[in-house]
Amino acid sequence: MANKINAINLKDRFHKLGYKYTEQRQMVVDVLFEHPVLHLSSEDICEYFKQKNINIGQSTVYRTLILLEKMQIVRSINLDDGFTRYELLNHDEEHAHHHLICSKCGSIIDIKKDLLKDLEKQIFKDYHFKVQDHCLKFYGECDNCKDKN
Amino acid sequence: MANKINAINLKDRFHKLGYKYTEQRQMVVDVLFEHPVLHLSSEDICEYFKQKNINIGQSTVYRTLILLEKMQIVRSINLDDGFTRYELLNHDEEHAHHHLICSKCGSIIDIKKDLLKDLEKQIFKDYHFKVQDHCLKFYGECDNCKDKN
DNA sequence: AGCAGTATTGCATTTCAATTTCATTATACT
DNA sequence: AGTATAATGAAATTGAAATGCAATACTGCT
Repeated sequence: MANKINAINLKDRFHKLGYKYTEQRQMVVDVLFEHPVLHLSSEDICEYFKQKNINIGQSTVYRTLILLEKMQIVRSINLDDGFTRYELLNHDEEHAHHHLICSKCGSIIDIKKDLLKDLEKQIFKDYHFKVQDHCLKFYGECDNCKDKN
Repeated sequence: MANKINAINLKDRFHKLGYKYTEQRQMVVDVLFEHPVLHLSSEDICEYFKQKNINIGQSTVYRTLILLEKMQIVRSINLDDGFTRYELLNHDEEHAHHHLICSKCGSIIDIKKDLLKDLEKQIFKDYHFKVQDHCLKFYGECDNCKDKN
């Protein structure tokens, strides 16, 4: 777990890359850590701060998320709702994990296990295309919604 | 091939659904049929008309694409370039096909074969999630770009 | 500790794809 | 052909994302 990101070594990481670990950046990171299951958008985070009467400009939140992505602390994902969403990058995972998106209730289920390794080998064989990352989403009906019919 | 969409039965399809088969809609469909390999955006199509001195409003193109999607003639896809792109829906394919996206040159390769059937069965077993459709993109280096190093 | 240089912040503004409005025009059915 | 209805397109609007810039805060240096 040497690679694990946490609040303890984040400051160092910022400094090593020449960035300042400001209060605002810290707070954005904190929100992400406090809600590891959610897939927060920039707007969500702004709204969260507003409700807690914390004053951080929306452009700061935007720029922080972009910075965090560059630092490989978060990954941006598109869950087809018109917002760029972010999730903490787990360094145990080599690639992006997958998402199940329920068409009925909109709930998102993360699949942490990489299910595509074999496919990527096959794609290299068939297309000589060297896969570096992937994005896999499944749309359908979740367990809860299935019962409601 | 009873299901195959073509210019011959398109008019009927519009009429059966209560839509008018206008010249503009016809031309949008024609552009899509003429470029089955490309993944045209609304803007691409508008640009194409402009270059041919064909006058069709951008909102008409937008609305036509949305209508064609509703009619299951096209599918909208997101290739992460900020544009909604469209491709003809092949009714031989049960699900969306996959895309290889080269990070170097931006070229897009379609994979028509459904590689996810087994995974979807497994997802139903593990998560009780009934997959209806999917979206799979691979990012990496295409055959051409690999040689250039 | 105080200073200087630089990075960051946040308000306001801009960008741009996408969508909507509404008066005009075209289509399909009788 | 006439009529009801749908479609068109120019222009305006929306909303997420990005940017400019003056004010502010942070860090390293003395």
